[in-house]
Amino acid sequence: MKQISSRFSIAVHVLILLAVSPKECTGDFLAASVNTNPVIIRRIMGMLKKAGLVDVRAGVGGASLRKEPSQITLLDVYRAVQVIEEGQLFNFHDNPNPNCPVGRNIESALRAELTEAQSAMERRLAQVTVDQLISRFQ
Amino acid sequence: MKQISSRFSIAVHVLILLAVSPKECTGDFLAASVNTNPVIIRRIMGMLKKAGLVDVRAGVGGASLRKEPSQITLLDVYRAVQVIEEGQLFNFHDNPNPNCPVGRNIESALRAELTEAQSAMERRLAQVTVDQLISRFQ
DNA sequence: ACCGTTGTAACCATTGTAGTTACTTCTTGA
DNA sequence: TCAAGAAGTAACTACAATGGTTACAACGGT
Repeated sequence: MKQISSRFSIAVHVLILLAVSPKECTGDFLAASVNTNPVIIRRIMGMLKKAGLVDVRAGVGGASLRKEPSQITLLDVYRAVQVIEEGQLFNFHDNPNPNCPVGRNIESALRAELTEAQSAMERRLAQVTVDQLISRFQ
Repeated sequence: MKQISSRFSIAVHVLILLAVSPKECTGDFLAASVNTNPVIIRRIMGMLKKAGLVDVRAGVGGASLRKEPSQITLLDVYRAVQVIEEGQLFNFHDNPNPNCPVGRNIESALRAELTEAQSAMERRLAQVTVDQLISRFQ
């Protein structure tokens, strides 16, 4: 059973570090905190940057939050690191036999339900902000 | 972005076929309906059998539901095909640096939230039965 | 005993992920 | 201005899950 990429938990970790750290953080510092390779961090930072969550400065180095910790939800992070394409958490077996009446109709009925289930999860992620996570252990 | 295995949607498809089909179905028939290899079906049938959802008879062949379609939820199927270990949808990056105060504390706070999000999805799956899916397109 | 079916083992190709090395590009400060 | 440090990125490896396939053993009615 394949899990959702750890990019997600690493990204949350990094954002919390940026929020609580008094000075700007370099990729190497973040990598040391998370205990992984700096390139992994840079790849994730690139995703967070593209999503508008952080500012990263090349050359001198250092990253900082671009939004208030109270304005960043777990869903924002989840989407930013492309854990899963929108609405595509569940994989369908395509090409059902067109002569099978169940196969012809199951897809839309099941897809609707699974989309609902996925949305339920994402709504929950949208309720939690980085800010709330920080106050949870401070 | 890795998706949840199509075993899940195939299993639902098979259960609906068993529920609506007047006679017992062989693995080859099911495979033809789903349009995949018979071995794939047998593997999934083995999981559904182990979970007590279907009866499968070796030799003469043929499978049948072991519970009423109204008593089988999508969550039962989801668990049966081991899409994901219980409570393990999200993958954590382990071994955070023990000298990092964020790393030391993030895991429990984040893990609690992600477990909640996962539970929200599973509760939604638990609300839908095979029976309901069938009535959706009949 | 035969034949169709299930139950598996073994294998392959593909894909996503995590990690690593190496190199380029950029920015600032000496 | 140029050296140093840091981000950006390409290329590669290793590993695991998945979907599919072939082959064969075990089973059970007719």
